[in-house]
Amino acid sequence: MIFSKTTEYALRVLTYMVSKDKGLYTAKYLHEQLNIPYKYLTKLMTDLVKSGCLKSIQGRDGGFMMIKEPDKVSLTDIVEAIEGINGFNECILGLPECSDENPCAMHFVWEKNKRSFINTLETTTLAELAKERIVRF
Amino acid sequence: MIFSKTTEYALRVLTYMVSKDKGLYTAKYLHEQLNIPYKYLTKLMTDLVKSGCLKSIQGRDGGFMMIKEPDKVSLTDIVEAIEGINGFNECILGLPECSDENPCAMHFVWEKNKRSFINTLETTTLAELAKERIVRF
DNA sequence: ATTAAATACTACTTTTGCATAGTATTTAAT
DNA sequence: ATTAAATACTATGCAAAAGTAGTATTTAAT
Repeated sequence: MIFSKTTEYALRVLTYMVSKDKGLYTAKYLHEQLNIPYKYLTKLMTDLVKSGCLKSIQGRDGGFMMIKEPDKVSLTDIVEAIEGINGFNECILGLPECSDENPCAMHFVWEKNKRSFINTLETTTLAELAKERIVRF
Repeated sequence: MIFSKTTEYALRVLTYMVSKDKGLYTAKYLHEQLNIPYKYLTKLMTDLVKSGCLKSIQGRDGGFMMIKEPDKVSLTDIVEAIEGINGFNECILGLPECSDENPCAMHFVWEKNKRSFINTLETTTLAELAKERIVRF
């Protein structure tokens, strides 16, 4: 598994919200649509609110809505908000120090993959995901 | 983190053994060289023995030695033996079914990265890692 | 005002990966 | 035979991630 389960949930929720464009979504509704455990989801949603791309509306008829423009939210932003992006930048063998000058055995072999992976996360926005021919969430 | 810590350990042990070419290595020695917890390492080593690229010699003056040719052991083999390769092949959003015909929102965005990642693991062998100008383990 | 439906908060439980500890077994050297 | 040094096995502890439960708070509708 590349991302943590929680990050997977976050990505699914946000791509869903952006591609539907329904304005306000309740946790109950998202839970039903996406099969994410309800209680776990509500906690995740408040975390996402704190990260700034959503806002919550409390009380009856409340819910969650996007406040950032979808083309301003990169996958890095989301991953960073949940599990942090650091783990993907670190040495693939887990060495504390690893660089071109001071490489581990896999450093140069892995470098190209790492760059393209990070690059994908940085350059892909929610808006682009919403343009894909998405069949399933 | 891409690989589990255990997989990181396995990769470090095997690249170390191959690049030194010392024949027989005790768990104690590897533990000292690589700073991997001794007891955890011994368990890992017996798992690697079961996977077939190492053999163990029990008793006094025993240890572990490679039995497969380094150029016949791909990174996939190692990852597969420890944590399985499946997690890297699965849907990046964690959906049970996800394919070109039935894609998740990130399917096509992720596809290229996934292929090149898996390809690197499949085509890179221990022999190639040993040829790198390795400074550290 | 009361109620119902929503989010927010706090605490607990379960599962998993990582690590440690102790013991058993094997085998070469003496 | 005994000892020492190695691997093999089994059980336990620990911490983080994932999931569950209950309660508090907010707010629109009535």
